[in-house]
Amino acid sequence: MQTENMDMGGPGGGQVNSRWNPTQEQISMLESLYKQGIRTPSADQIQQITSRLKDYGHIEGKNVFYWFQNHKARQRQKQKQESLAYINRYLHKPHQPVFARPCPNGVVCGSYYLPQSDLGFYPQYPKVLLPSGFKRRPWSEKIDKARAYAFTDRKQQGANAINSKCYGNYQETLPLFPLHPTGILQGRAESVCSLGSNISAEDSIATTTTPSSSSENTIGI
Amino acid sequence: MQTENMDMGGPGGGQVNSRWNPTQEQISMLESLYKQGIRTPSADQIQQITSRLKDYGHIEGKNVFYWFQNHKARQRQKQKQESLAYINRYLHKPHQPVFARPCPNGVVCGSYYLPQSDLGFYPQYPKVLLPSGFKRRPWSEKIDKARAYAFTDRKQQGANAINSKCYGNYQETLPLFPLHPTGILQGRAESVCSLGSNISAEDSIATTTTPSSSSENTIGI
DNA sequence: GCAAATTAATGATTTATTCAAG
DNA sequence: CTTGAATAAATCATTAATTTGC
Repeated sequence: MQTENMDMGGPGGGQVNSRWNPTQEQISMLESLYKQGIRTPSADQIQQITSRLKDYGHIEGKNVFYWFQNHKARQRQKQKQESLAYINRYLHKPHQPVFARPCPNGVVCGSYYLPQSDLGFYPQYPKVLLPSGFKRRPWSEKIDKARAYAFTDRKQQGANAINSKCYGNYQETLPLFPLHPTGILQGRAESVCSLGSNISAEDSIATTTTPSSSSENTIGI
Repeated sequence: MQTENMDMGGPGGGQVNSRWNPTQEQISMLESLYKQGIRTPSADQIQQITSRLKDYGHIEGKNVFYWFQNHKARQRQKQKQESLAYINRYLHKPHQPVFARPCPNGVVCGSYYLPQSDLGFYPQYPKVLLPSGFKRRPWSEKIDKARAYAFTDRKQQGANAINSKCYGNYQETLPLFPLHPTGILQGRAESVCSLGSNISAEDSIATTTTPSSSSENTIGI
């Protein structure tokens, strides 16, 4: 497609590119993770993902963060449209024996939404998503407040360290991603907790070109 | 107000607090900056502000970021309400010669909005803000793409370093805040460029309690 | 074929809502 | 009830596809 996604990480060249242009591999992997149920990765997760994807081209945490934001949102709106079309098609072709059997469970057919732990695994796709906006998950617990979000940048200084709160609920860090490079899709699992641990601090202090130009503009208070 | 805003930075105590509780001084300063026209501080600005405010109590970049977000939004909605009330009061007192002169330019009268450079100085408050949502500034230039935003956290590793892009346009870092503690309001200025520089890396590596528990969950791709 | 002109995708920001601590 | 925090929705802006005239 395009040449090779020349980035600005190179030593000599000035910063030329503007926005991240993911490689096909990166996209595939991100989609894979998405399919696995990841929607709003935590800060840690973003770090990990970023590290991994760095093997396939330039990428930053904020890119991962944005990707999930956008993908989730656009997936949602796509589905919304589909549902809408479906409904319309249905309404225009009346007299369809609407007798859809009373729904195996007790839930009302249509307009339901799964609690979607959002940070965990999804039961997988569907989830009809009706036209208008409905309430979202009831914020069941306090689940990892230190959300990814936040990513993006930080120019100078690595000074922050958001207390990884985790208000004493659940584990220290949620169990996640039992999947491995083998590509074997495993089904659901409520708390598989695979303590694999193979992050291998890769981008440890890769803060390239920290020009320490911290003295530039001043704030007057 | 409250005891002393006990934070989790202390050596012994575990992380107890939940949300930032700004001191009166911090609030005053933030409001001061807001009055000076700051609305969406850049990453650098947030860093600077944070550093300054740290003298008056615990605070993080994300707190500053959120504060401006919220303050801006709530200021806006407050004004919206006021404008609405104003308009309503007007509509209920009809026969008001609505003949607003045909507008000097060719634009339609009403529903105007100031370009508001947003990252620079504001002409100061008002700016009627009509009830419904209207278009916003035309993104006149490319101004500092690496927006503040982003703040919040980053748990472990200081690995990122957002290339402070600035696509070759303008200066390296935009000239900002020529204001000094004196409080002298100066008018507009397109590029004042006050190279004051007195950040004094304060929170350099204050990343307390980095448990390096980086090995916990793994990502399977 | 190919380069300018359009259009479609999608990365990056900003704004609006919502949740919940105090 | 105020407001810090977090997420979703709406936009903006840039890059890739695709089309069009030559």
